Amino acid sequence: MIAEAMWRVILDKGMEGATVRNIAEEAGLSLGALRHYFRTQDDLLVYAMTLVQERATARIEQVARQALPPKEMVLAVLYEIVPLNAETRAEMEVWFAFIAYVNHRKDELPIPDDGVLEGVRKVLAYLEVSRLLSEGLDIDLEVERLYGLMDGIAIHALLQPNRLDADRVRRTIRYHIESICKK
Amino acid sequence: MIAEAMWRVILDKGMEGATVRNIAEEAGLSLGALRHYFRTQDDLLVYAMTLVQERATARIEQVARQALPPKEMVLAVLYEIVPLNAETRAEMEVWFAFIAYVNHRKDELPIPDDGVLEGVRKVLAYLEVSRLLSEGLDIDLEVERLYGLMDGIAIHALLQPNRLDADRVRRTIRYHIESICKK
DNA sequence: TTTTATTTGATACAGGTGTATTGTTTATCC
DNA sequence: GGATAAACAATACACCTGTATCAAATAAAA
Repeated sequence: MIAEAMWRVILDKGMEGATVRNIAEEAGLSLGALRHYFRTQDDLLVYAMTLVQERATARIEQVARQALPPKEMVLAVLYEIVPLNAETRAEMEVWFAFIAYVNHRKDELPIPDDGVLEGVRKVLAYLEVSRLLSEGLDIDLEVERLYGLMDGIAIHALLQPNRLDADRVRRTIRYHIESICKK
Repeated sequence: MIAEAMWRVILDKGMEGATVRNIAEEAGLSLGALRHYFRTQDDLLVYAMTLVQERATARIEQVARQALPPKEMVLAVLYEIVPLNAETRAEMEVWFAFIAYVNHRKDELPIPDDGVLEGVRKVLAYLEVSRLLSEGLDIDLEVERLYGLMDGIAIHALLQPNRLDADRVRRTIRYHIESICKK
């Protein structure tokens, strides 16, 4: 609840606007009440960040549990990693702000893992055991490549939504997956 | 000179630490002197941001002018886009901080273009006229894919330098280029 | 050298910042 | 019921923020 308030403030005013007073007001609390739950601003930050990550992970795992043909399931999972609708878009926007902020405070704050790298590993392993992958691929580099592609597309879709719309995002991802699968 | 001071402050204390006082001190100026050159903080921000972009562009264009075999030249250019040494790493770190900050002030501040998309277009067009590209590629989607890959790898190299070192970055990029070129 | 413009410095202002303190309300338990 | 603890609110503190003001120093031009 308080974390959601922090997300809304970040979406609205950015990281600079994410002050304890703004967050308290957005959550309908007084300064003292907010402080009762989070003794310091960093505590709140870490909590809100963890929650974004958990929410995204839960969403992706739910998609992964759907009964679909292998390639379709893989694509469905990859589509969840990237901002294709208002919800995932907001999520990614907040996540991006968090990462950028936490990046220059590595010593004090933990840099959380978004789990995308591990997800990409599983996805490629699944295509492999399904005998869908082309022969002669370097799986290790394929992981690195898909991982980079996914986060790159995610950021581009976030920063340039007009140029890179949802359909173009899907086509690019599908194009890449097709390129590493048997004809 | 003042812009460089701002970069150093951002590298050291992040965007939150990039206050007019910190920047003035780093530049060896008084508050009034700094204000004489930049009436407002946003003016300084836009100036410093433009300078990073121009510096990176100049560096990349210089590499592109080298006389090298087509594929080697293409790789050399792509390597410049990504943080592989301390200099380009610092540059990218500052750029990342700028973009994240400016992202939630779209209405007030201009979001500068880093020129990577245009560079990727040129690079692929060059491979095409050099008759190095495989047959049957969708050039439009290949641009989107390489564009995403480059920025994705750049961010990963920035945020996870231990896992993704310079050699692994080069191998991944080379692997991708080889995958779209004739055998 | 005197006049003009540029550059610099010190200080002030109004407002925002995270955190601390202290008290009051509300709920929970025996 | 009364006691104990949790939840909340108001206020205060010391500090930092961007910007403005105004005077002094330096340089350039006449």
